[in-house]
Amino acid sequence: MSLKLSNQIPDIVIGRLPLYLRALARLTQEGRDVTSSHELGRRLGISSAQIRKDLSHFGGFGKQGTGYQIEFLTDKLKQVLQVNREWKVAVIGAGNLGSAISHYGGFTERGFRISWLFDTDESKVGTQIGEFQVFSMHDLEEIITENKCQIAMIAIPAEYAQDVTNRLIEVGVRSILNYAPINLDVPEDVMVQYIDPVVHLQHMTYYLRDDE
Amino acid sequence: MSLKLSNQIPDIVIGRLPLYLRALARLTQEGRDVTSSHELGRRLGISSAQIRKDLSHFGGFGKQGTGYQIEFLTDKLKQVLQVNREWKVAVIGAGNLGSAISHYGGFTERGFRISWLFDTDESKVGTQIGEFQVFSMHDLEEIITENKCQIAMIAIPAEYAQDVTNRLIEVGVRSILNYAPINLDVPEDVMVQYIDPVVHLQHMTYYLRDDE
DNA sequence: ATTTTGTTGTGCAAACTTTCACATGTCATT
DNA sequence: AATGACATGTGAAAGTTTGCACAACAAAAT
Repeated sequence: MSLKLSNQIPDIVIGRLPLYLRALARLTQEGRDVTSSHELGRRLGISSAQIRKDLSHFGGFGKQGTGYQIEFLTDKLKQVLQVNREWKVAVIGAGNLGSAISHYGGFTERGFRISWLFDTDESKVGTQIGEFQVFSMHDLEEIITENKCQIAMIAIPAEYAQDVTNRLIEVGVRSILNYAPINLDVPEDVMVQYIDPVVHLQHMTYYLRDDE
Repeated sequence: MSLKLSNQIPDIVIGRLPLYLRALARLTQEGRDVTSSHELGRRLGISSAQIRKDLSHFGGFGKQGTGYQIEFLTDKLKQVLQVNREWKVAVIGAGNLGSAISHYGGFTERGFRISWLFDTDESKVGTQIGEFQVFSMHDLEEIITENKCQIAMIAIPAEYAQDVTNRLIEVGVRSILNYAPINLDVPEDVMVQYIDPVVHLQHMTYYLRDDE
């Protein structure tokens, strides 16, 4: 069987696939050809059974007795996640964060190209940040629409995030990665993911107890 | 009842508390005094029942018929998460990312102070980035140990991340926020959280299908 | 006073997720 | 050829998480 996508696969499973892909990339880099659910599990801190069950949702990618061909599995997972192509991404906000994102070289080899960097600060507009020219927020709608861009990253202060989100959705953006520390209100067919380092830190401090 | 911490609370519950705290901060900013599980739920995209159940793990923070006093609930959650104090944090890597992190002003009001910025590049050592002096990686152990620093953020290339992690753990770090796109191997009593924007993007592209 | 509306905290049921355990298959070695 | 070591894929069991529904309570309106 090969690449079954029908009947609803749990979102929690989808969320783990990028981690598998990341581990597989690492193995490839190490010059390996074949791996097993046990090895992947050990590296990711996940049980081997879970990895096998996750992958089985999409058909049989492995070979009993042998394991998984790394290149083959990588291709299949990229196909499932639709990252066997290049998605153009708009970054909103050319401050420290937007600038750091733009300089990060790790996007292209994993399916994404930062294509536009927007800012309200007209003194920045037209200047170069990394490889990117900064565009004016006035041109947001036109550029996003014309290029059918569906993915955006929000790297501006929390207070402006909802307004910008509304504008993005209006012109067809359907996936938003939000770095602003605020929950966004979006329609059902738009997906938002959040990156807030403080949320992770606060989660961890719970366990920094000396007692018990 | 007030602040029950005994018998194991699910980690998934702990992980939501920072989100509640973030929503409560927003409400405070809007000048509100009281809120309800329904309002919080609406804002966070979580059911009201779940919020009530989560909070009930720590005792009764609300008042039947009335709701939750925002200031009171905020204090209690900060207490539970131990962020009613200031944690000193070391940032490893003074590149674009480490630099952006250091410039971000949102840490202190939520319980964290970036206190040291380390880099191997000796030409950066001693210079100022934002409010911070850059320290040499040679002094890592001494500084972390002397200051009993328990939290670090890793903002260096994947290939060096495991080695640095080992060094950090050796001198007492117990919470690591890893920005490098690689899984870290750590002992049971050390907690790692990951920030990898590409993982989020790849998760979302799965749903960017036109068909079905 | 009584009614109405709105809220929390919680026992229980439902839904979801993970793990177990094993039939089935592969391959290297004897 | 037969054996042993090691994998996958999966049905069933176990474990975890979420949602329902309601008693108990609060406050405002009638």
